[in-house]
Amino acid sequence: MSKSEDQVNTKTVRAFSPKTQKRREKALQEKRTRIMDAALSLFAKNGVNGTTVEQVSELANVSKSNLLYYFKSKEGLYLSVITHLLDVWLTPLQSFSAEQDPIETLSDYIKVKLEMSRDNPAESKLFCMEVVQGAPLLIKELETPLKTLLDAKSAVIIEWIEAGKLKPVDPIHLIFSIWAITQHYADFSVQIKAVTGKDLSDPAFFESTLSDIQHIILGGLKPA
Amino acid sequence: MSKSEDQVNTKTVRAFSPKTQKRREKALQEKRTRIMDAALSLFAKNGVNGTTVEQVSELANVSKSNLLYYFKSKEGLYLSVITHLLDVWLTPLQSFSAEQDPIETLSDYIKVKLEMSRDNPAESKLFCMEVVQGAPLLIKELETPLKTLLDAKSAVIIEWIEAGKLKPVDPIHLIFSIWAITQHYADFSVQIKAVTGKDLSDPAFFESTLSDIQHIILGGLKPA
DNA sequence: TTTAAATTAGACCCTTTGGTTCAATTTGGA
DNA sequence: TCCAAATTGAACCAAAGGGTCTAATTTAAA
Repeated sequence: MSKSEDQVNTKTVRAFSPKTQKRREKALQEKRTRIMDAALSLFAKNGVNGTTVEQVSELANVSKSNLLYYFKSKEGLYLSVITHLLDVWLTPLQSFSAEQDPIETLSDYIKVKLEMSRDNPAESKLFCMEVVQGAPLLIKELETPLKTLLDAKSAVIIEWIEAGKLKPVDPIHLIFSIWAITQHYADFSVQIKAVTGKDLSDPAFFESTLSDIQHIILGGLKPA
Repeated sequence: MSKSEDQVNTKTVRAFSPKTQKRREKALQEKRTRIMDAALSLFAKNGVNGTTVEQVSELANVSKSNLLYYFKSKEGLYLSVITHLLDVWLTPLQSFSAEQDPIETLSDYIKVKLEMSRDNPAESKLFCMEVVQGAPLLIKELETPLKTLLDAKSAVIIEWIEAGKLKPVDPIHLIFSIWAITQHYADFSVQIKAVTGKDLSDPAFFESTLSDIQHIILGGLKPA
């Protein structure tokens, strides 16, 4: 809508000792986080349009008034949630790095991503819904920061291939495949549970799923 | 809500010659389809809650009144759409059958699924959103018909493995992986387009994507 | 032409919901 | 104790949207 600062009510606390001010802001930040967490889980479950501000406030244990005191509007709240989400979401790929053994690196990456699906299913689902619906709020982030990151990581994979450490694959499709499969276990957990009776919170199921995925994706990539 | 027939207004045409009646019903059915198509694309793009009955009626080129004459309620419309959707969606797996070469069969299946992602992206997206949100309307269908189907197909894969035609994998995870990746190209098309600049409607991109996916998934499954 | 079904426009109603306003109360540090 | 910030509850407003109803019009088969 208007300027992006408008989405959040950043109350500046004045006339306090630095120590106190710090403590205060921390408390405020915690409450903001609490609200955003509540919003995240409801948005993921019912969609943004299917969630009322009141529901969020109840789940966060604050009054509706108070919520609107922290966030200017529902849209502002959603934007805060989704922006923060993307940060968290892309972090693991960052650490996906240079000159280790490719199979091992990719194995680890799959593991980290699957752990994220297990530990942050709501994040995964909300991200999924946003992108499925055209990512109106994230499109800019996808076109530049994400693309840049992907290009960098692609280059690493290409190096591996050229060094004969990995069979030839298009790096982009490889990364998409890893994302698709690992996120699938969060996003489609209902379907998976309906069919297998289990989900990633079951440790044994997590382990077998992880090793199967690693096997499927990496099995054909080991150099001859 | 109440009985399931209530979701749809099935006008029974009386006192017409059989021929005429047939023609009529066909026309009605076509219109119903037109409305459902419109609903599908809007629901997929904006979510059910983000779509108004009026928008659907406009896209389908009928009046709101007329739409409500065909479908008792928005929920009834959605239920019709989603039910029909599941039928279409699972069809390819049916034909996934017995004693051909596993690699070839799986290759074909991947191709069919990727074609569906290319040709019916809205179906894929709506299915995705419904499942992500807990599949309240589909859960029964997932727990029984889908599970039954999956069990049957798993058995086929197990046979392949036991016959030494395929390396050992958990069939369920294999199938999930295929679904995850192929559907990803429809559901996350915005992200893919943001990164690669292309989508499946580009023939060259389709072909290279297909062969990469086949390579990634099946590369490690060929028996030694 | 007759008749029933199909279709439309539009008024209308009711509920939901995002957001505002405000007065009152609580909280915690100075 | 004093004060500003934090928090709440409640009334309230306006817009949106699902759904009903009705009167009028069109369509097409008999």
